[in-house]
Amino acid sequence: MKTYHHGNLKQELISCAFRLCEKHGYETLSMRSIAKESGVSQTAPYRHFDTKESLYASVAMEGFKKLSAATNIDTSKKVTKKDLVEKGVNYINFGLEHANTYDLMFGTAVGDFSNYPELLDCANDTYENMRLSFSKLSNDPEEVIAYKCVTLWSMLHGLVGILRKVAIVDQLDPEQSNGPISSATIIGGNLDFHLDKVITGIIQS
Amino acid sequence: MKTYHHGNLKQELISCAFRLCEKHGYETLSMRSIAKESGVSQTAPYRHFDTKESLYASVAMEGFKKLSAATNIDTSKKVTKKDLVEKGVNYINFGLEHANTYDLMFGTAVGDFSNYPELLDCANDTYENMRLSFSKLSNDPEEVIAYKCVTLWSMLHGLVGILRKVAIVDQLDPEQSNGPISSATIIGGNLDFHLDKVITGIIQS
DNA sequence: AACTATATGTTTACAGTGTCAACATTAAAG
DNA sequence: CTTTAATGTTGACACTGTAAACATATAGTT
Repeated sequence: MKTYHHGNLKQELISCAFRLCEKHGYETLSMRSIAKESGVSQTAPYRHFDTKESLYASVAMEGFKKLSAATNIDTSKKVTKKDLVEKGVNYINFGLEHANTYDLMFGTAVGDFSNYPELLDCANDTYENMRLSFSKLSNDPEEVIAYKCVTLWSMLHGLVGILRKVAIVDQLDPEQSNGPISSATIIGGNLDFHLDKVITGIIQS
Repeated sequence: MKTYHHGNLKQELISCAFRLCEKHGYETLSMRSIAKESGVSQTAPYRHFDTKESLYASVAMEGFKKLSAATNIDTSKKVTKKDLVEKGVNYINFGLEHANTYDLMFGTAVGDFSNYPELLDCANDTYENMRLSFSKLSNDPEEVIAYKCVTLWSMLHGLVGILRKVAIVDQLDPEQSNGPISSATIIGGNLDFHLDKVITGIIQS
């Protein structure tokens, strides 16, 4: 039974766009292709999204929710350094496994988050949890915690970017000095080691 | 005197694209607009660039040259921590002042650098200089140096990204606990302090 | 239950895009 | 001086974001 009104088009468009983005990258997305994939006319999406950017914003939000789910630490319990390392690893893995979505979330596709308050909230959640985690971990004053958060997040964010960009990374493994190794090796094997070192440094700073 | 053959079109296209990119961001660039701006027909650029991506690659290369110029350390002399901090500050400033170009260089506009060997070389130069600097600074074995480079570059790259993305950053300044400060304040005032701390940590790691 | 307003769809249209093919002109090589 | 290769132009195609005009279904009011 085919109804004129779809009933749940907005959600369908978002998850459709999300799927296509994950698979082929957000740059290949088009309003029309998403509409077609969802089985509606090519301008139907404009009843739910003013512009392509606002669709991007919704997809990015989806991404931030998943990122939060993968990285948020339970701050109701005691927080340990191990938690931070573990979630840090999760962060990197998210960035690499959902590379296309990650690009959408942190790239220029959505110009200014403050135009999309819900998206901004989702993005801030990740930071807020990090802040809480650090504050559970030590008695640092607020500004120091902010400093540590920025340092850690920069580190994680930067690592995702660098890991994907340059061949350098094939030399990261300190155990293995002869011949370059692949990023895959790092990711699978030595990432925890690396992050443990980095996070220890940040905590002590 | 207007000649049929431009004589230096390729360079003109690149610098024209560079200018437009700096001002309005690479996403707004079009082959046709660049052609028009350069005063040639709309498909003339295709005699010099197979695809839009390959024009992007040339512009990105221009960016990496400027980045290198701003951040490379003179490794023929003694290298100090101060050098690293200073060049680190320059890196961040480059990322913020040439934000649009930086996006082009490190975003998804050019999919795979290895398709553009010259670009790859330019990008690697930055890393190579960093590597040399660290090796002048200490006697660490090669793998440890690689580790430090990746850590530092990730930090810098990540900081550029985060500084631009989130409001969080307005809390970075550890001197100023009451009320948020603007990223501009950080950039102008406290960035050296921040980087000094971070780089000290990396060197000692 | 009937009438209206609103939300949600479709069709059509426009200007702009990347890029290809066919053709024109000039510079370089023999 | 002739041929060839490099570099330009014109015209075309399929695709894009999105606005306007129109159609239909749903929700709200009487």
